[in-house]
Amino acid sequence: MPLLLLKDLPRYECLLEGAKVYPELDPSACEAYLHLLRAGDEVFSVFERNLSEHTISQGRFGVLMLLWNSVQRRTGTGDATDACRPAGPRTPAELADAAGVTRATMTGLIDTLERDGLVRREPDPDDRRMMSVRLTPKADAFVAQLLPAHFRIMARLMAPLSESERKTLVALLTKILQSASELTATASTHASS
Amino acid sequence: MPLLLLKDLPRYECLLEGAKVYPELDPSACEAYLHLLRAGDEVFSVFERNLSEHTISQGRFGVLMLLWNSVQRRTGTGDATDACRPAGPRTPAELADAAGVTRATMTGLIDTLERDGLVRREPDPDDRRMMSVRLTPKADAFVAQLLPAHFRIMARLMAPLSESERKTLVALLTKILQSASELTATASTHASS
DNA sequence: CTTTTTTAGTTAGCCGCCTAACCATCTGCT
DNA sequence: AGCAGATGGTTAGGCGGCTAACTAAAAAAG
Repeated sequence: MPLLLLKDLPRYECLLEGAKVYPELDPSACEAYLHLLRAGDEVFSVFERNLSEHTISQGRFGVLMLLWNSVQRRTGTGDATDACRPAGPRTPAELADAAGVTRATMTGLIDTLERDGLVRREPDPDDRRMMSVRLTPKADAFVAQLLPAHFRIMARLMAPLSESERKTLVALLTKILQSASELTATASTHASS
Repeated sequence: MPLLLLKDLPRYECLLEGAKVYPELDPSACEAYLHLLRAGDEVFSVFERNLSEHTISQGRFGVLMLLWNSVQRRTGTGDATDACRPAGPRTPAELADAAGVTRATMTGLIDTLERDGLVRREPDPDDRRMMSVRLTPKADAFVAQLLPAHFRIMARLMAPLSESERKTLVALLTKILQSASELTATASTHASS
């Protein structure tokens, strides 16, 4: 989600000035919006940089994580993890849905993952339209080796926030998320009417 | 910044489980991280959907906004807006810098904007390496027509948050932003050593 | 004044995202 | 049984990111 995220966010006075010209401009809303996009992008790029050192992109990493979750569930980690989620995505369609991309995109991601030997496509014996995507042992090792650094970065990023600040942040973001999905819903309703 | 933003964020208990296997996993940090990316992406896509109705992308819109800002500064809006920022970006290099993309990317964006008649490239008379990018009148009208809806969406997105919640959110995001740029800085220091 | 280095912009080629169109297969309705 | 529609996956083509390599011009070094 790059761009539009001006390196230097406008000063609040400028937003106030803008509100005089555009009565629709709500300065505090705009400020929050700009900061949210900017922070999201910055955090995203921190992780992307880390992943790129291991020659993998966020997108492919996301797919590996989804599949890896499925494996965890099936084999069991020895703990009582199993109660957490019902089933893991297996087919390209499920993966696309879980990752929030189109099937066409998922085809491309699986293509490159398969080319790099991290994933295998296997035909479904019951439904010949379907494929089953599996991690290779190479991918297992890869993910297991990558995760600790990933978690360390998260911890360092959030280090300046106390536990209660983190809770507050999550609560505020959840509100925004809700409001965004309502906007999406009404938009699609309008489109269908 | 799409993907990795699993549609359904993991429950907190799952993160606690994960922390047993991976001691590096800080559950509250991970939760905040996931929510931040998720919310940022969702908000981003709300705006992108709106812009796409007017056949323009976030990237191109960002460029228009940067140029439009320059114009505002030069002509003056009649208000005392001028004190806000010193100068506006004009050349592709300045635009790329302000938008946080590479020059190559900016070349592409300007290409399509020029093709759509929203922007003109003019050679700099003093330095023959440089180009000056200007908005066309068509672009002026386009932006002026687009902005109110843009601002309305911001307001609706942030509606569930009170003024003080917005301030809190901005403060928290600023902390994260700072911590992210420190991480970036140390990473590049390591690389250069 | 020539040579080297720096800087502005573009080009070429990869990746991941999209939409739209396309087979193949399965399912449901007569 | 047979056909229409739904569903799973891929392909084709476009866009917007990126890096790396290149050209032209200006600035710096000698």
